[in-house]
Amino acid sequence: MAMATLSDVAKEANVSKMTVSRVINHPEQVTEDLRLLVINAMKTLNYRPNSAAKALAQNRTNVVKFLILEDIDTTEPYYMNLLFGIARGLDKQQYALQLISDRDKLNAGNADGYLITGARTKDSEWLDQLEKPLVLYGENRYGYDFVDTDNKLGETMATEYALAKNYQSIIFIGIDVKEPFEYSREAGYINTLQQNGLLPRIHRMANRSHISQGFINDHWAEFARNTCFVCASDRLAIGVVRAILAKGGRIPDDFGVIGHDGVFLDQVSNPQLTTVQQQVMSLGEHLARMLLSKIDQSGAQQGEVLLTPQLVARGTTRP
Amino acid sequence: MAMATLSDVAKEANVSKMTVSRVINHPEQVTEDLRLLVINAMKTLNYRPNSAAKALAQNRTNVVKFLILEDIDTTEPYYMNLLFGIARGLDKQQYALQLISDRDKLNAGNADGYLITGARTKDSEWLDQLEKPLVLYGENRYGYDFVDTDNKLGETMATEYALAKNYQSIIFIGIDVKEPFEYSREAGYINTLQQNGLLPRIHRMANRSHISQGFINDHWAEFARNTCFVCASDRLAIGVVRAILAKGGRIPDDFGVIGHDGVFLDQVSNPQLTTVQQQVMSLGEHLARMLLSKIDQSGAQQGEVLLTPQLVARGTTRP
DNA sequence: TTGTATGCGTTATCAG
DNA sequence: CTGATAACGCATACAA
Repeated sequence: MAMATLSDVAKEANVSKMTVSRVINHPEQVTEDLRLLVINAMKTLNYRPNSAAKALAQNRTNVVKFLILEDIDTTEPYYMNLLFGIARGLDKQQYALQLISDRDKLNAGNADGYLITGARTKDSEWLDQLEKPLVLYGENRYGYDFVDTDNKLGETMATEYALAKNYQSIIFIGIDVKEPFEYSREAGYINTLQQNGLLPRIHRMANRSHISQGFINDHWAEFARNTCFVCASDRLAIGVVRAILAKGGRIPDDFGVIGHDGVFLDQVSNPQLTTVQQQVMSLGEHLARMLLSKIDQSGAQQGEVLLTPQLVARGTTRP
Repeated sequence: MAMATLSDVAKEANVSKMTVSRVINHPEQVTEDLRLLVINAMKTLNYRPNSAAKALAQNRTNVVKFLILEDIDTTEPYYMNLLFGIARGLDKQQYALQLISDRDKLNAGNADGYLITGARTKDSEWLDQLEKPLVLYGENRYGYDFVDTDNKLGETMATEYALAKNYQSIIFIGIDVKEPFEYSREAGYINTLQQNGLLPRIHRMANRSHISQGFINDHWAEFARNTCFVCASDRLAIGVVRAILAKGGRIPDDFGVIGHDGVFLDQVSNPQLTTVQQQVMSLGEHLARMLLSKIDQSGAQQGEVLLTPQLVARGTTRP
């Protein structure tokens, strides 16, 4: 019992293949009665379109490539959710995914477009060479279409929350990369402090928990009680928490810590981390949808989408 | 400048399309000189086979579906590595992936086969209904082809290691599921203890760090010094570590803790976890390859593959 | 060993 | 609005 094809449905409904095809792709060009007839036939035959044939006829592949430019070992756990979001977005149009971690392999095989994450400023050179539509995950200032969390807003929320909880001094622990997402996060922090007549204090370092742990440890004398650390990532935040606890600091009474990312890492830390949570799955869906519509519109510019994050209050800030 | 096709290459090399096709799929049926001629032509034209056309002609889709039956929120971070491994395995034959988290959507769209993870005993009912080849990630005793870590060996290694480090009492903290992977892990522990004339002590609970933390806390009085906890997962192990530290127990001098999984979670814990590390990426590659060869062999049984894990000694056991 | 004809399932084009 | 025909790029079956 091979799969039913367009022709089978056509026979069943006593129409031509084209009518069936139109019912699927251009229903408005078909009269209502024929349309219903065909739909019934499709149901009784349990018709499933053959995506390979469709792809061939339309000069498509029904595949998009997802390129991850970061080191796999350092990839955040939330990528899993991102992937699920992407998968869900692609699903509706029966697109499949190809995961690529090596930019050299990007040109092997065919695809209709690219989703790219971890792109840094320097990557724009070869991004411009790509012949198919692409959408980035993560802010950029080179005009590429992208989807991201509203990083500035997120850190604004975090800083305001720290102020509302009456921490006197708010210190930003950032990641030492010169990339838009970091600038945006810092900007959210800086603006909020300035609006409250406070002076920003920013420390930047590699995004690893033992680094931030060491930093807090080494500079412990500089941090008065009643300080809240607003961190650019959950990793950094976890290290900060550990250092404070090791020094005998009391969380959240004397010290607050707020992370950023809010997927997974915040759950395994102890005490549980107050964090700026991203809607990662939703980000993935937006990514996929943006790319698909860009493909549909033969590469037309799509602009940017910034999703609103959410502050999740847990054990590392005052109740 | 459209993509070069078989015909283009054929013209360039002054042969027929079929010769070109043969050079790709059955090179042994073609004379050496023609073969080289064709290969050159392919290079100069930068020929890339059109996978949609290939798929259509062979009644394939060049897509495999990856079904994750676990709750996404509880998925382990190592899935990311698994996915990369799968992707790498699929890449060589230009297969693409479709991620599915809802078993109902398994039948939407087409695929050449299925990779399934998180399958439990009860799932065998509907697994049998599937018409395409499938390979499971994770042991099972229903005859499905599978790839997994050698769970029994892994826990054997962990238990032997604990003994070698002179912990007197070895306690197993397991997951309360009636599934083969858990039985195998327990078996490795039990056998090793019995061979050393010791009595097994097993506690089973939900696979969450705060559960194991609570358990150790509540039963603290029962655990003498010089005990090593061999845990069925890193999550459980992390909870155990936290509880011990909170009770003032000294790790690794008086208490040892060994986890299982060894991807990511072990890195963020403090102190860093001694753990049974799986070669997750390699597991993924094996999964993909097994499925692809099963597809090639029109569904022939592939058997099972058990990969050897590795014990990584870190801070939660004696040096 | 190589080439020719045909079909895979779908959509675009053009005719009715 | 509907249908016949060709085309997408490749592989199978058969013929030379």
